[in-house]
Amino acid sequence: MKAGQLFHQPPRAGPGRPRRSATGHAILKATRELLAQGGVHGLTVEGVAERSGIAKTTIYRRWRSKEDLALAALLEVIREEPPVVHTGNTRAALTAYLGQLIKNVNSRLYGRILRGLISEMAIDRELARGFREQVLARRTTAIRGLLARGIDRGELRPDLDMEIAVDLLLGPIYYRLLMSGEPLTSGFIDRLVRAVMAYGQGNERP
Amino acid sequence: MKAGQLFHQPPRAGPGRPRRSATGHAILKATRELLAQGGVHGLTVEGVAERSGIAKTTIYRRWRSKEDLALAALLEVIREEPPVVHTGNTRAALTAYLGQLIKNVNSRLYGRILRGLISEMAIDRELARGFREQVLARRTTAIRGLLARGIDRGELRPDLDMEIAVDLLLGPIYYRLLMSGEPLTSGFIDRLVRAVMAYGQGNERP
DNA sequence: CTGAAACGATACGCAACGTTTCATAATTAG
DNA sequence: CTAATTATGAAACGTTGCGTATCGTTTCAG
Repeated sequence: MKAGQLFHQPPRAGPGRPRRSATGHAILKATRELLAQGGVHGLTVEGVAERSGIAKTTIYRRWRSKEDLALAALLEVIREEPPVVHTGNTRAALTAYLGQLIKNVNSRLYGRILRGLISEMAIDRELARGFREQVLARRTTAIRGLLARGIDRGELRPDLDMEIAVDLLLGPIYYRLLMSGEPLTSGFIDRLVRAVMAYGQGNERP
Repeated sequence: MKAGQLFHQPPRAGPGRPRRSATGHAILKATRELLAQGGVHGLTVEGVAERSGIAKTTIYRRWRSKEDLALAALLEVIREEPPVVHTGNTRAALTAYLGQLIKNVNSRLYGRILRGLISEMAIDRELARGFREQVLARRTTAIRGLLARGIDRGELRPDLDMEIAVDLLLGPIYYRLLMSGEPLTSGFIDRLVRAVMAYGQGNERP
């Protein structure tokens, strides 16, 4: 499992037979379906080949490994996420954003992909980098944007420790998803945002 | 991967040759060493057998699967954790406790075992139950105890949302460990505890 | 001594990874 | 049109590692 490109070989422009775009779509569709059933554990490249009707060799020409394939499928799911809405007060905006987030996270597909990827990220640095840049960074910047707006509007104090605030908002969500198994409800998001807002408003006492 | 006991067969008292206790120790020692090198991914039962000098069949007579073995090794590590110290003010006590925690979490062994287990917990409910009861519950009750003492001493308000407070303290730690990859330093713990204390002291504004 | 259980050695069946090889199809350059 | 170039498919292969089965040996209780 060496570091390298997530794509084994990017499609080229030169001469020769071009790649059928439908091929990649069919592969990812079958991947999503299998992932939704059994997670990365239940995902097999041979299963994807059978289900999609694409030869196994073709799959390996496009993705290095099973895990890269799973990440690609995850990225497709995430790409459909709605944009951040900067409306209403900060608490409402954060609640709305995280509420959207847990909708995704709660879906069987997302959760199972995530769990499987985490174990591989420990080994495959390239995979970890791809995940952080393309999945986590999106959420982090979204939240930072909402918090910065809160500071501008005077709803949060200017010396807020933003890095911690982001960790406080995302950490518990993934903690529940991956470890404690407690449900991720909208009520939980309410309480979570309420807590972080209380921290972000108050003046710290020694 | 069916639900069942973590131990395939508990040692019995009746007649017959008794189990050598050294056998179990040798297995777990080799397991720890292999886990520290390559995580659950790099752990193979055959590798454990070779390294420990115990036959593979004997290993399978004591543990159901590779993952059970990894969990058993993790539990041994955790068993050595120091007890919670209820001394000083609540902030100091929390900081000390979480500081101890990240010492463990930061060790290669712990982190790698954890990552590997998480992906399996999605499939193996028995494993998930064992992990939550024997690992998470210990931390949760410790923190709840410290928080309750903080309320008693008037350092935290009585209507504190304790469930959220626990999530706020543990969530970011595991989030950094498993996902963002940001370092778990004592400075980070300071800021984290500071934030949660600020939340727990302040009166919420609407 | 006898039965019961633990242990070791070996072999097995099986799933799935990732690779190799070769034939064929599709496209561009000249 | 032809040749070079690339994508795809089909099939087979080598390898790893899981978990199981079998059988002989060892160690204990009664």
